[in-house]
Amino acid sequence: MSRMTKESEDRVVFEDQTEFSLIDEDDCGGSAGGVVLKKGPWTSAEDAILIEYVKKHGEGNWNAVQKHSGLFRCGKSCRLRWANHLRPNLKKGAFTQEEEQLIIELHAKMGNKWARMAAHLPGRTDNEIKNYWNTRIKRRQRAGLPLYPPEVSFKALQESQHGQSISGIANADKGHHDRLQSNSYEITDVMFDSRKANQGFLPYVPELPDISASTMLMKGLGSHYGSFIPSPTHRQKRLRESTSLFSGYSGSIKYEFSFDQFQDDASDKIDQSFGLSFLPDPDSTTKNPEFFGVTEVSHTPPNGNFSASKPNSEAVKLELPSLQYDLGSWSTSSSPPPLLESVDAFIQSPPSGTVDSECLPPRNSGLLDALLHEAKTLSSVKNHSSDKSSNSSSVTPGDKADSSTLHICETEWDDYGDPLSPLGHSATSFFSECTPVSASGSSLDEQPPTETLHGCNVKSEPADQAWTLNTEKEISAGLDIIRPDALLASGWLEQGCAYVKDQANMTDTLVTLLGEDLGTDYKQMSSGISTPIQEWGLGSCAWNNMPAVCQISEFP
DNA sequence: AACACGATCAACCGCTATATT
DNA sequence: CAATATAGCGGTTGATCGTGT
Repeated sequence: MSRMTKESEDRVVFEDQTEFSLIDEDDCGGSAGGVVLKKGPWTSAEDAILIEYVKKHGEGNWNAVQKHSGLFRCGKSCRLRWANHLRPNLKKGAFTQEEEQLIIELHAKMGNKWARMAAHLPGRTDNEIKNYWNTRIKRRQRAGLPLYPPEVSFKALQESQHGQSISGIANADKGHHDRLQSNSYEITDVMFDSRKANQGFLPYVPELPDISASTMLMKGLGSHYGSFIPSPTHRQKRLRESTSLFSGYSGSIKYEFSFDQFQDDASDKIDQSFGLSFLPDPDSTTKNPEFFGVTEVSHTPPNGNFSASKPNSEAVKLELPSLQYDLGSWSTSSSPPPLLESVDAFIQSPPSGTVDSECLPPRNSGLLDALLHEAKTLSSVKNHSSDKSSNSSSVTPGDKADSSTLHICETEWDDYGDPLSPLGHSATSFFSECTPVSASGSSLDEQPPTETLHGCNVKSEPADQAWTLNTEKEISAGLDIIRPDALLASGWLEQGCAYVKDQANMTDTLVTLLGEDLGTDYKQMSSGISTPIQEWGLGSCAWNNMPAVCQISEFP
């Protein structure tokens, strides 16, 4: 059978129009008064009928199509057919480079808002964009590449901030914006602080369901997290199902898994972030009674650090969020970063001039070319950085490590072992890389924990696909990516800053933290085939798709 | 040439939001 | 205000095509 696109374009009339089975339309208005509605590919004859109908009656009222035109299709199907294939000014063919770039940028800002994205791409349909993106995701995930170029994320963030200013939230956000401009390392803070600044400013308060790490532990890191951040295609649905949002306090840290969504009404642009925030417990002496409980909504302390207690579909929906790369991580690159540069290389490893020059992708290459190039770049960068790893203590002047208040330790986990599984990191390797036990001597354990946490800005900027421990960046930056698992690994969940040197200690620590019952569960979990951490995300790519903002603010 | 596999695309399904009654 | 209808959105599926073995 000819493909419908060709068929549609060539106006080839199907001769086997009867081959399609006739099925009762349950969802599309049932059998429409006994009339059996047709499913499946559209024929040219049907297209003609629909076109004629729209000419006469205009778009809309799709359920009337069947009545007036005799077309045995449900309204839904008609609308879809018209919107995706028949309406005028539809652009056919492959996406142009510009369109691809725009899609990436839009997705960074909007997430899976295909229809909104389509509005920015004249002649393109949401379905097209969606298909394109899903294909892209598959490719990149397979290649172990992140989804977004960092500059795209940065741009999205900037535009978001700009939009917020425009739409009247300028005052609340001014501080962030300033910081954004003055200190790229504060990018994640922007996201984080936006929430705080927007407290009580509901229309712009990101609806932030909170998830406490403890809750996730209680629920079983693996299964729960798995459902929480499932594969990209399931996220929304699962999040809808997962109405349990989490927050909690441990010691003096409030753990919150947050899904931020900033909407700019004026520009209709959304900036979303999905973050893990660690807020200071406003009352560190009082444990949240629901610390280990599953809460239906976030339980924000009375003093009200942004409440997400109002369920909001948009907030609950988790889409591929904008990444909030710590652009400082790539501060060695030229600024501003070249838009089409192989951004993934940045994520995988800090660029070197050599690598940069070698890996500039052909500007007009298509998606596949770009992918191949990026993969190549990645490979090149890996080699490059591994060469440097032994000499990773060098800190270039002007590196962000200069920041006195922000200790950044960038950690990326790479798919050393399994190129097809960017997150195929074993928990063991994860811990060995992320806990302050590092042969390189550059890891956190050389920094006093209090110092690490000092300044209260522990930011997590998981890139998205591959997580490579980049010793160089780690050294130079001091501290950066701290995901909840990393926090767990480092023992920050317990007693504030106690460091755990190995996984066994971590388990014990968590057992202590979680208490007898939960601890036992956790221990059993962790002694299983996979560790909770592994199940939590590293083994399922969950983290990879979850740009997180993780902060510990004002750690006492 | 046959087969397997991945990519692509069109269409459907389920759900939600909005409008209407 | 509730019930119903409609439109729209996002996720998923299945058919087809192209390519490699």
